[in-house]
Amino acid sequence: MAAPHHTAYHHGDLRRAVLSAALEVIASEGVAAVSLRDLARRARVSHAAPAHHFKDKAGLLTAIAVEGFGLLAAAVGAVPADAPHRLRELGAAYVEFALAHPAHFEVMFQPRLLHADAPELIAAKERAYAVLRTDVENFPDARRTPDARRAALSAWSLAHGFATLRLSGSAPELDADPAATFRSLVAPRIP
Amino acid sequence: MAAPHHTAYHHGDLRRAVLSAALEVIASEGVAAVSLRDLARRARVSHAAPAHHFKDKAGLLTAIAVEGFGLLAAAVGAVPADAPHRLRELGAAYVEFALAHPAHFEVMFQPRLLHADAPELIAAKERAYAVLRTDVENFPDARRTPDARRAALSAWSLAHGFATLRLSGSAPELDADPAATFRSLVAPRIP
DNA sequence: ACCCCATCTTGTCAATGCCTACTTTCCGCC
DNA sequence: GGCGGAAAGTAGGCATTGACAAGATGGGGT
Repeated sequence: MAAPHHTAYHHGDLRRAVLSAALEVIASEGVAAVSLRDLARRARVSHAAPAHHFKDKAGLLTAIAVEGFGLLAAAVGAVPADAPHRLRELGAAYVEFALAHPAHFEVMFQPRLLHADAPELIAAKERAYAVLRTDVENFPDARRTPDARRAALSAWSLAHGFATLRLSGSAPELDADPAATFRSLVAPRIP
Repeated sequence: MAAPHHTAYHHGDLRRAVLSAALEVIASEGVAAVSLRDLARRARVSHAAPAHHFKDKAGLLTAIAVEGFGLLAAAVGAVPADAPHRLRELGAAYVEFALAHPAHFEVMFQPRLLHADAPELIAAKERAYAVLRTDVENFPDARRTPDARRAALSAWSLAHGFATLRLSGSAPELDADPAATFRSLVAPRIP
């Protein structure tokens, strides 16, 4: 069942098991419902075992956030560099990521639950933002737009806000595909 | 100090005191750091006293959310009905509210921490959204825009996302006034 | 063969949320 | 005016939790 050395005493891949269980709990009941002891019970392991893989409860959530930023980097990285509406497609990918991985997303933007100064977290965040950052700097028509950073922040805010509102159940479901809804939000000018 | 009947035994306005203390804690350390017993200590009251005003921990947070939606309704209600860029100004008011009342805002959009089916909460939410709703229905140039709901959702997403990113410390501080930054985000077309 | 050390267990402690039972104070009502 | 109930607050207890310390287990490298 697990890669390295599974015995009655050693679980084999407890780290992954705890992470997966945590993601299930977060997705169905929210971060607040996460309990290290409960996760240990789900993995059929003693109550202190998880602490050996993630120091802390914050450590566990930090690991999830790191994984999340990795997934996000992969998602935005998959958008073709020469896509017609690049920034718009990046936003769509962002929204799709958030709705596909709600548990990761929920944790990623709550720094107060995390070890916000953990090097792996900062690195993972940086890797994810690097795509967007270089995109902004090498902006195709940076001259036409007064400030490329504002266009990027605008797209990010729109994608982030839409995803957040959808996940909290606040925004209505206009289309079958949320990413399609997002794309339709970019076009209209707000009076 | 308090309105009704303050004695050594009766606090006077424990409800308000607990709410205020909770808002301080949330603003500085986040919802996760809220403890009913700690709030009781801050109000110099026995540990079970708060429960008489708010049933639950979720009840306390629900009360905060209700208050928050009330403040939001007031904020968006203050935007003049004939403002030039109405929807844009509503968004600016939304952003200003979120940054002025971060603790309320943090709780309002986390339904899983609340008694989401509490009538007062639903009513308060409805009152706040009523402004925007009627705004969308009586849209000035509803004919020019393919779908007024999309423009509204777009503005809401942009405002909500920008506020959220700012509050989580993710978005950079481009201008001195966040509302000004927001207004500048509405204008640029995303390529 | 042996030792090191990552992994997991057991036991403990303070803090918390919630419950029940009890006390004190207030307010309306006769 | 006082009386009775409801509101407001107190006291104690219980199960759960996060964190910590100390010990048990077993595999891998030398």
